[in-house]
Amino acid sequence: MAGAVVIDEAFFARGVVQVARDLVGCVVRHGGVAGRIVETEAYHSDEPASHSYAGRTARTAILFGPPGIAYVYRSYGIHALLNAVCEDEAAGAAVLIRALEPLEGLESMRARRGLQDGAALCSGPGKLTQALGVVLEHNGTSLLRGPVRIEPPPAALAAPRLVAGPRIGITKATDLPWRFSQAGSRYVSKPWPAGGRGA
DNA sequence: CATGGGATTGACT
DNA sequence: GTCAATCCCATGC
Repeated sequence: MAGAVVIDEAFFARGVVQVARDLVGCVVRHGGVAGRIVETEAYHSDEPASHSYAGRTARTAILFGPPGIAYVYRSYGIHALLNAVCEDEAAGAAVLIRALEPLEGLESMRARRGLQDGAALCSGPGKLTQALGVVLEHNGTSLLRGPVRIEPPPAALAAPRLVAGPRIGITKATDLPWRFSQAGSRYVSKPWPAGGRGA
């Protein structure tokens, strides 16, 4: 594992859980605004929590497309959530980007969010899209070429230590440990239970 | 065609 | 801790 991580279509074409793990530490950039991914979740059409579970529809067509594409959808009528499509066109798989550590363009983030506190700028899937200016119109655009891009982890930053656990905010398949985050990060959407205590 | 629910957030008690 | 906001779309009759 000596070579640098390369983010290309093959990176996203691998198993969605592996991609979810490897995306922690990568950077999401939209113009001059960027943040380091500290939390992700994996979704696959084989399990009922995924939008693609019911099969290919107008809404989920993007999920059944090529990997490396952004799937952006509206949640609870108000929030835009950002996903990266993974695996092949039959998988209906994607990684939800749940939280970022702000790196660049903090002033733009604060202006869009109407907040000052850095830890709260991107600590949730709806928050980070607002902070980055990601909107529904980015649905179907390439995460490799932009306008919204995913970049390899900065060489200056150490590889994060991962924590895995059940996904958040879903009512089905809650047993799958498909949520991944950077251990100890204060930028995650929800803190992890300490010492294996229940939430 | 009517209805219900959701991968959330923020404000309020 | 509780709860409303607000829109897309899957499901059911």
